[in-house]
Amino acid sequence: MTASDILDHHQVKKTTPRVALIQAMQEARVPLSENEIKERMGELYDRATFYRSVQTLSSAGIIHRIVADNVMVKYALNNCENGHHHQVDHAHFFCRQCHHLYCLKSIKVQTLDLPSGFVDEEHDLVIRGICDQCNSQLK
Amino acid sequence: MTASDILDHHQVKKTTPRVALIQAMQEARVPLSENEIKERMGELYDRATFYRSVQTLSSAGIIHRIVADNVMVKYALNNCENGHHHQVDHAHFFCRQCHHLYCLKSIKVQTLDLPSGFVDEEHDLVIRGICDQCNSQLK
DNA sequence: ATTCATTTGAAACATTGTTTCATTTGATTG
DNA sequence: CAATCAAATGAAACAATGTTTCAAATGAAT
Ligand SMILES: [Mn+2]
Ligand SMILES: [Mn+2]
Ligand SMILES: [Zn+2]
Ligand SMILES: [Zn+2]
Repeated sequence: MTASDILDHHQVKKTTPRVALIQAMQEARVPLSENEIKERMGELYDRATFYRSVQTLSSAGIIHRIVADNVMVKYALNNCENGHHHQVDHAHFFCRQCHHLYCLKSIKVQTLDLPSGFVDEEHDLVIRGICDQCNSQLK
Repeated sequence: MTASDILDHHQVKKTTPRVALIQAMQEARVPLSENEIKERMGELYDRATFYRSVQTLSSAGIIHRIVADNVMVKYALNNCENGHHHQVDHAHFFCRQCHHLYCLKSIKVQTLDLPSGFVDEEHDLVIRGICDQCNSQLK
């Protein structure tokens, strides 16, 4: 599906920055940080527009946020036909050295039975540390 | 145990800001944000010292960080005799309205079997949304 | 083509976190 | 109890992330 189709399908107004944002994420196939998206968007990137877009696209169910740590959020498409995310049903590993966010599909997030009155809008099971590649380079 | 005893026990140098930080957390009995700690420390608080202290005390195993979301980290004592945390073996709920961080002791974090080469330094299972109290006030 | 609500982009602002470096402090030794 | 000195502190400048405001641009619908 093209970025344009996705916006149509979710009934979200089709604008140049939104199309460019979705395309950047489609080409990457892994969760991207704001900065990684900025590099891919080039002059189509604007900070304020970016934050408004991720808000709009998250609400529409087109993308989701993954809070990698307190100073880095990554963004990924939902239901990406690249075989990436459906929703966030798996854990993520954030490497503090290389800042890559790994999808750990083998670690599933259990069903979360919240006390009544609590509403889950977003959740993450995030593990932070050093990844295998960075570990082997340290030797 | 007094703050002073805890520092001795972990062989961490006893300084005025560190003692004040630990005391603030002991009195609170719930995970606190930097700002909540700042209020409790009064004039003993300094930004740079605070960040260095949480780094030192985390490494020593006296406290731990919980990444509530991308713009809020909460801090809690380990093995607090108040009956609070042992380690982070349970999920947390962060209310986006009132910014309270709830310990969900009923939701245990499963054992995390990482692929070889990956090292877990810190992990969080965090659910973000609206808490029961804020929900009932909205009606 | 015209309309008009929505969206954009620039700028100023707020908050969180880091770095630098001169000064202070607290554990140790005599 | 001094004297010592590595470790820690605090002030300031800096960097990164995220929000708000508002005039100008734009895109969906008529
Ligand atoms: Mn994933
Ligand atoms: Mn807890
Ligand atoms: Zn890595
Ligand atoms: Zn609440």
